[in-house]
Amino acid sequence: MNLKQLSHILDLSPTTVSRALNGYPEVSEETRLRVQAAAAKHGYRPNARAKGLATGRSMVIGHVIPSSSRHEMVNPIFGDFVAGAVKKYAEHGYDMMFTNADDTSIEDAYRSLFQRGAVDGVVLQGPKVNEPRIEVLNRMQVPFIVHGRSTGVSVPYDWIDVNNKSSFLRATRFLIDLGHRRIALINGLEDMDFAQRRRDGYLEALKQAGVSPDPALMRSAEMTEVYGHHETRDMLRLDDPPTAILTSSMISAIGVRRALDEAGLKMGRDVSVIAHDDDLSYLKNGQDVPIFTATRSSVRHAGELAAEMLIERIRAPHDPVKTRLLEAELVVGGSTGPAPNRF
Amino acid sequence: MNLKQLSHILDLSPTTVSRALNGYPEVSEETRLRVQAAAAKHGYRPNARAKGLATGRSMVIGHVIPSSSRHEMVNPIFGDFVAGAVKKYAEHGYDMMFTNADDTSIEDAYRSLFQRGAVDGVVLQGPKVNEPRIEVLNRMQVPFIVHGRSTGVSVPYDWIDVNNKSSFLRATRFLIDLGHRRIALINGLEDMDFAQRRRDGYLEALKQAGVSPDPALMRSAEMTEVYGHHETRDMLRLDDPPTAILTSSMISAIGVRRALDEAGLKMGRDVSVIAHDDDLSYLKNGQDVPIFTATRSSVRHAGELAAEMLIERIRAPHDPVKTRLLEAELVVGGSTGPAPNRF
DNA sequence: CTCGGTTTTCAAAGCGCTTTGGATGCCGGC
DNA sequence: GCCGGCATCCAAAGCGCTTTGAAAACCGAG
Repeated sequence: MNLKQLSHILDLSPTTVSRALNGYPEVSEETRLRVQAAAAKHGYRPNARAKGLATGRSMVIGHVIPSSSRHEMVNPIFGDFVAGAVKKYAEHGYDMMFTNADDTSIEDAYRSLFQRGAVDGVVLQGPKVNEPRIEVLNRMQVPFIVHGRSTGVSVPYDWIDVNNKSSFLRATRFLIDLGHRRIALINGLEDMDFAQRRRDGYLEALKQAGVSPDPALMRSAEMTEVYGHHETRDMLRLDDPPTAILTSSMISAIGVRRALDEAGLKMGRDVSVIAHDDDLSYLKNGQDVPIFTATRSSVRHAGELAAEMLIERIRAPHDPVKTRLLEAELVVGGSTGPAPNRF
Repeated sequence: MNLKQLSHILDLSPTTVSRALNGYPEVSEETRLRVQAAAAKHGYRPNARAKGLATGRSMVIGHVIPSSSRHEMVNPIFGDFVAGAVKKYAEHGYDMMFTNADDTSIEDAYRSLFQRGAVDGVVLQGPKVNEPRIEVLNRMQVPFIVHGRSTGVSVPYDWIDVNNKSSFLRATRFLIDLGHRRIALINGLEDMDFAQRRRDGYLEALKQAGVSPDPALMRSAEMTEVYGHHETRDMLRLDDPPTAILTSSMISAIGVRRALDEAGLKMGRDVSVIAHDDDLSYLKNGQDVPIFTATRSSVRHAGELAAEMLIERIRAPHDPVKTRLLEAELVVGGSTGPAPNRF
């Protein structure tokens, strides 16, 4: 069933039917109702491709999944962010499209997505330091939003981010206040912008307290469970092991916990742990009492906000740049306690 | 840059340029090269909407995300499945599209996706028992594949699934062979087809061993960490607590482990645990030695296979129905051991 | 040279929608 | 009785591509 057929049934012109369905004023209320009834009855759905071709808009927003962020992995954070975004997209009549691209052609992927006219805007996830994609998108004039920021990029761009530096500064200070001095940081991949900011916060807190950082206590890699376990086990074998561990994700915090268990150490008593908690639906930080002391910020909520900001940008391409900085909340759970007395 | 402009630059007709780029034989090799060079030079990308309108194909495959599978949650399994699928889509020139739908309008969402011409086929994830969407899709004549199966659906359909029943039968038998009799099952949502099949396998193994099932040991809900923790803690308070626990996901297994730790019980010695492991990228079941004894089947691999099967179906809509049953592997880790002597 | 058969190219129609620029009919005011 | 203004409706063009049917160019055989 297409427009032509429907208009023929109604004995109206395609013009009128189109206008009736799209809410234009130059059609009488009576015919509008008649048209809507017929459309519903025959299950008419305007062809998205034809509509897109005629309007120049696709009502689709694109995301690019790097086929391998190192080891062909998919971050579970991704799922919650996307769930938040897609919900808002739906509210505004947008669909969401994914393209896959290997790391080398990731810029190409964005370019093709937009220049083919497949999408009206794109979301850039997981920016690195000096992220080259930002300038590419900027030059292409495609509406986009960055989830995160990128140190070193000079062009202006819309972004939404959590205050990584201040939240890790605060978490580190919290541990210092508890008397900890040997504080480890199990961070994300080094070239990720968020990882650097978190490290900056961590280092600044140490500096303010006059504690000199120990490279042996600073680790970075993709934040899996196995990674959290491995690094923790490794650091516990040091002559002067950490009494507290700061980790960039709940998933690796679970690995940290496992390593502590294996070593017969009690979390919160022998070793304190603070995690960054993205408030994932399937991995809540406990029910009423938090399992981990954590810096918490819902990535799902970030997804919703990102979607809204992008849709605004699509509507008003020449508005001034918009940015949004979310503050993470510090929730105190049972995984932290005073530094153990080592004498 | 569009076809018309490009053809004008080349002093050729749009017809010829189109044919040159799409590999038709009725164009001389010389002009083909000339066209390809010019296209590359000017960064020409055929407009996807126009192409789709002309060809009747959109080269997009649709997935529907229920906006709330109960509590607005997003399963991390989703991420890995999608990553597998999108990779194969890309290899065949397809993009992936997501639409969001609340539980009531989920059929509508599929219908609209396809009838609008937005996608060439769809993937149905997380089928329930007597899944109504299958018949809807079947009636609509849309190419689709089901990840999982649906007991009670009579129409034929393509599916790919893991052998849930036999793998849980095997896991349960493994526990029985270790001397366990009080075996708990922490399962997924009751109306999900996979959950029923797993329960069937579990029950059959008990029956074969002459153990009568205890309803107090059978739990079902959405498989979060908190859920695994909650149910385990609850069951440990029973007069006759379980000596072994079977759980439907690694995530809830982590919760199980946490509850055991809190109760001062050692996993594998005091209580045995077997999990179903979807081999998630970010939540590997240990490195060399598995953390949990588990029934393992890569959901990412399932995503790849599903994508291939769907693309075949799109190409040959009238081929006989294709199905694929994957066998889960039983990997033995440190989480299981002989039933403790309770005398 | 001519002619049938290839090879190569092209003009035009069509995909299903929106939108511009009328056309039509109806109203009250002069 | 005529006319401007308003409310409705419509024909046709156009979005950027593919594809059909036909024309042009070229070829070697006769």
